[in-house]
Order: sequence, then C-alpha cells, then structure tokens
Amino acid sequence: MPDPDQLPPERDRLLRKLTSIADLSDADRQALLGLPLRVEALPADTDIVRDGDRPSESCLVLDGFVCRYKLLPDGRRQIMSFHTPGDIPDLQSLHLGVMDHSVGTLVTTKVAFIPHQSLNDLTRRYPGIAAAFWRDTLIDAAIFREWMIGLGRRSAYERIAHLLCEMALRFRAVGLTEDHSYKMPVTQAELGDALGLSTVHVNRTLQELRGAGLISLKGATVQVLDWGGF
Amino acid sequence: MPDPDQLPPERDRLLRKLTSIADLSDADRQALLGLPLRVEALPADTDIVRDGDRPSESCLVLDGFVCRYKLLPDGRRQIMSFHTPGDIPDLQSLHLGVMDHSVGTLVTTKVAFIPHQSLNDLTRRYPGIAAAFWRDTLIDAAIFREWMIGLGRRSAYERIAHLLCEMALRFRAVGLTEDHSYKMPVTQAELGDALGLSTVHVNRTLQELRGAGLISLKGATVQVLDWGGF
DNA sequence: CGAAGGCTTGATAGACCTCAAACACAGTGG
DNA sequence: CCACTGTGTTTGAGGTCTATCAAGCCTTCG
Repeated sequence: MPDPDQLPPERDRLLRKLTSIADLSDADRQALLGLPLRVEALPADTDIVRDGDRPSESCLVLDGFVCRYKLLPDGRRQIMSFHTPGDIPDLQSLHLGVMDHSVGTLVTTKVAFIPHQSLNDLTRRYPGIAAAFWRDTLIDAAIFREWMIGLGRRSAYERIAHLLCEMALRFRAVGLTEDHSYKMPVTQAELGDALGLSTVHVNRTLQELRGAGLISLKGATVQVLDWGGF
Repeated sequence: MPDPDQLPPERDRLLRKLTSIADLSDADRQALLGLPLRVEALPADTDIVRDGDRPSESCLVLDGFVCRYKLLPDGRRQIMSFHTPGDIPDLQSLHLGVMDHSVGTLVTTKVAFIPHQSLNDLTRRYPGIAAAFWRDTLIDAAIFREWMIGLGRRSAYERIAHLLCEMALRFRAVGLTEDHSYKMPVTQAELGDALGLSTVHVNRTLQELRGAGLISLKGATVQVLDWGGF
C-alpha cells in the first residue's frame, strides 16, 4: 500500500479525494498512481474548458480554486459550482462528449490533465474506481440540488449566509482555515454570479450579515461567528 | 437478443431508456431483463421516498409523472426535476445511503421497485450497465445545471417559456404529444415550485405568454406556437 | 504615481411576492 | 339532477426585495 507521505503531491491529491468518498482496493490505488498526468500552472480568470468543447482529457485541480459556469447569450452568467484541490470538475466529459458549460480558474491554479483514454481503461479494468467516480458525480448532483433550493427559494440573506458556511466547511476540510476564518478566493461579483444576485446587492447583504454579528470581514478574510444564526 | 415487442411493458421501459443513452451488449440486456421488479400503482401526490430515508430499493417509473423535491423547514418547496416513464429518479440511493430530497407522484403513477442488492450485483458484473447508470446520472446533473441558470439568471417569462418547451420535447420523446400539444401534468402551483416563483406570478406570466402568441392554453392542454420567440 | 480592479454608496425603477377574494370546474352525495 | 365541496385558476391592490445606473473610494501593483 502506497504511503501518502512519499507521494509527489499531485499524485496524493486524487488518491486522498477518492478514498474520502469510496473504499478503494490496493489494486485500485496502484492503478490510480499509474495515471499519466500533465501538470500545468494557470493564472487567475483563465478558462480550462469552454462550453461546446469536446475535450480529450479531464483536469484534476492540484492547487487553487476553480468554478464551473454557464453564460447566457447576453452575458449573464451563472456559476454552478466551486472546486478545491482533488476535484476533477470536468470528469463528465469522459462520457458526455460536448461540454454544456465552461470551467475556469478564479485564482492562480495548478491543474493536471489526464487523458480520457487512460481514465476509460481504468474504469473498465477497475470497477472499484468506476464506482468511486460514479459516486463522485452523485455527490456533485446532490450539491447542485442544494444550490437549486437556494436559488429558487431562499432570500439573498439566506443564500449568502449558506454559501459562506459551505465555503468555511470546505476550506476546513482541505486544511485552509485558521482559527475559524478563511480567505475568500472570490470577488463579490463572482459571489453574485453564483447566487443569482447583483454585485450591489451582494455587497449590501454582506454588510447586513456583518451588522447582525454573524460574520466578520477583514479584507478578503471571512470569519463565521455565529453558526446557528440564520 | 430480446425482441422489445415480446416483453412485458415494465421490462421494456428500462431497456429502452438505457439503450437510448448508452450502448449495451446482449449480455447487459439479458441481465437487465432478469432484474426482480415489484410493481405498484400509486395515486397522485404520493411520496415514493422521503428526504432522510435510507431506501433498500430504487424505483423505476413505468407510467405517469414524478418529481423530485426538497422542503425548507418553513414549508417552501423547490422541485428539482420531473421524471417520465423509464427514469429511475432515486437511483442515487444505491450509492448515497440517505436521501437528500423526496420523490413524489404528480399524477396517478405506476412504479416498479428494484432491490439495491440486485442493482449492485448487476453493476459489479456488467461494467456496461455500470457505465450506462453513471452516464444517466451525468445527464441528470447536466439538467440540474440547466435549471440552475434558469433559477439564477432568467426572468419569470424566460423560465416558464423554457420549461414549457422542455416539457413539450420530453413528451414528444415519449410519444405523448398530439399535433404539437400536450396535456400539462402539473398545476400552476407546482410550476411555481419548480421555477422558484409564486403561483400568482406563474399565472400572470402564463397569460403574458399567451398574449404574445407564443403558446395556447385550453384547459390543461399546452401548445407551443412559436419556438423561436423568446 | 497612475491605472485597474474591486468595493461601497445613493437614488430610482421594476420584478415579483403576499394577502384576500372571486371564479371555474369536476367529483360527490343526497 | 342538483346543491355541495374541493381543488385549481384568475384578479386586484399593495408592499418588498432586488436590479440598474452612476458615482466615488480604496487597495494593489506595475
């Protein structure tokens, strides 16, 4: 069994992520370690894949912060999800040829590209890995549903509170928090695009949350003060 | 190779659905036909699975119309998806033990329950079936994303127009349309719950669409008159 | 230091919601 | 056969939430 501490970090990410969501056999792990990776560093606000593309590889986030989004013809934008290191945001392109949305970086980000063919071989030979990937897309869909209820049925105030808590939890899971606070890697405009709100309204609601004592904002650093208060 | 015309209809549904989204081998098909089904007829507005349940079987829709939805503590409701015959709306419970939402009927509906154990055996033994199921959840997630952009970034007018078109296409796919019109199986209140709107506003917007000559409504029958006009 | 991007503020407008009541229609029971 | 009931649809009035437009301000960075 491979010792995580001896792995190059780009190998470690995927392994950690998948073992966190499914049981993998030793053979599964070995197979994952053999995957060919092409590592690339990307500046902020760069598209990794675009709506309509037919990629031949999928990208694993190694470091940084990435989102999936869709654009309306007139420029309106909806961000559908955020992704932290270990995620493969466009894994779906393996089975669904054409992208129905774009994937882009929000900050400087390091990604590893994995050829579809290698991934396909893997899933055919290792049912455990196929199951893990399937499970991952099921979790993905569950998060989409959670966002849907926010977009459809929650007020701006509730939506923002929710998202700030979600991000706090996710950053804690990846070890990026420091005494219950974290650096928000997205602008208020991007928050608005994720929550279906205008930038102005995001700003005002953020002030309301601060005023109510639920959060504190120092620069880009967010601290959730009251986890029950909404 | 089994001839679809000789199958009992409840067997046929699933086979048709899966072959429409993936390539299945003859062995795959045979295996699917061996699945144990427990058929049940349900009246309208009945929950099949509830948020928080840990089902031990999944349900295949044979006839009727079903939706997935989530409830907020104060009663606000968001419908996340509609499902036509051939769909397995709670397939996810196979891998994600606890339901994060409910599944309920909108009209009188016939469903078939399939034990998780049988489904698990199948996916372990037939990678083609596992792939088909995975692909199905990927399509599911893509539809969620499409709805998200509606909820987040489209006006009530656009949302309703979009949904009516989507339903027209889906009913045509299942052969339930008659000269470009179909019987809408949902109330205006349910439409509102799916689109994040109030019943009253759905009603007024529907009138607007009719006034603009885009659709016609006779009772529960909807006809899309102008496919480009929005 | 200047420029650029992000944040903040004010004023105004519009989309959408809530409440409340009337209406239409189908199914039920006397 | 006809009131009766229940569910779904329609209308009106008023209010709230959120968007838009247009500045000004603050940081960061070359």
